[in-house]
Amino acid sequence: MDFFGLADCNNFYCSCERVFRPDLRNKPVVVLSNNDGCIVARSEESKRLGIKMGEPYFKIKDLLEKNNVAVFSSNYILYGDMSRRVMSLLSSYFPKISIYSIDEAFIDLSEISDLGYLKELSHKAVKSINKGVGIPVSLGIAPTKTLAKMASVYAKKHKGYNGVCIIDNDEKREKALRLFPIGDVWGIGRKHSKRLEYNGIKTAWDFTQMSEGWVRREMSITGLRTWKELRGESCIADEDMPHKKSICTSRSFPNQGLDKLEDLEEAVANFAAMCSKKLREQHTVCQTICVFAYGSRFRDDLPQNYINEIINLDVPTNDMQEIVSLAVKALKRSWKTGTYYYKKAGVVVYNIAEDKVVQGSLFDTVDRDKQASLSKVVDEINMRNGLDTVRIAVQGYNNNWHIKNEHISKQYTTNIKDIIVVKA
DNA sequence: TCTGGGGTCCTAGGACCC
DNA sequence: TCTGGGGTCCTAGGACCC
Repeated sequence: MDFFGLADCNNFYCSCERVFRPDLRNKPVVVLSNNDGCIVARSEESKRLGIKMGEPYFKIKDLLEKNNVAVFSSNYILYGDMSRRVMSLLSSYFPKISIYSIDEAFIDLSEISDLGYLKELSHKAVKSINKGVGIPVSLGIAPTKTLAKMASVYAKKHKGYNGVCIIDNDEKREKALRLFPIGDVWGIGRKHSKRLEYNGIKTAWDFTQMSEGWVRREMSITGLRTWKELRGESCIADEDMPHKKSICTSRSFPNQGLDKLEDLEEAVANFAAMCSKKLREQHTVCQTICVFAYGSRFRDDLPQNYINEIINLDVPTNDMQEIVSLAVKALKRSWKTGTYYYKKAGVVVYNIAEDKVVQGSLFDTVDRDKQASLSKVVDEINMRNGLDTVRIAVQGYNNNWHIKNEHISKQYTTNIKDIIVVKA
């Protein structure tokens, strides 16, 4: 039997913060979203306090203070760096990993047939990541990805497993399915789980007992795939993600939002620059750029406007200047006079292709080679001297659009001035 | 006062063509 | 004006994920 593994970092963002703050071990920790808006990560202690995922920060500020919860703004530079370390150590044990998110990776185990050896190797990997990077990891192993994901939950929940749970026969599979709430299954979200529960389907096992036709009808092809996977038939393919199909950079703004064109312009310019950078990092170009901005859905009392401007390019690009200027022009074009508050804005680029195969336009007037070398130089300078050392004028320095992050931790791993000092 | 950000896939329906 | 079938392509929106 071929197996899949899923390695999942426990409470990843909180664990990252704890690596550099050993005093917070066994203490409740939470990490906030951008803008310090809501809770996006909780340590076990915080979960036990009843703090929910996605809960608005302002609503539970008192509860957090009363319980001495350590609060952090999200520090994606730190998390990204820690993630790279975890993944690289993981792949030294299992060469065929595919990174699924910042804190998770699937493992193709089809080349390992000796179950005893697999078990031993798994425990070694988990221990070494824990020791080497300081991040606790749970590893689930099973015949399908959906079951592996479920196994990883058991690996995390029950201390006795020491971080590794293997589902290697039907008896174990049934037991695991019977104890697993339907809403916790990978691929079953809020909407479906509500409908399923309404139909008396409470556990993953109940779901597997429904007929194939019913599942197909009620939940379409994606639901059917989950159903098959839970029954032990592997059918979620390894999309070896050549590159992303769309890239979005967006933010919400503090308080009621922005109402001045200059501020929004500056924000959009920065979002566009970030998108172009992400395109270059994955060696791709885009053919469509979308600029959007809208008001708060919680504020019916403020005048609302919705901007959604799409730009189609004749020649795909990843050039910073070009993308920034097109995005800003689009924003200006669709700007509505009068006072409207924009709570959130962003830039999306899509119709993405690899940059090698750019199809020139007959009427193209831009010197593509010159453009590419300029972008490259800018990227190199910024890499050496910090983000946005070299930038386009419209990116500005007013920062009225900038997000709130009052509780940010230091850049322990990526910035020399924040490096940990060991006292003798 | 204050409510995240970044993705993927699937389907239904409209526009258009013969 | 109404009447048809069959096909493609595009888009918006829904559902899901972390």
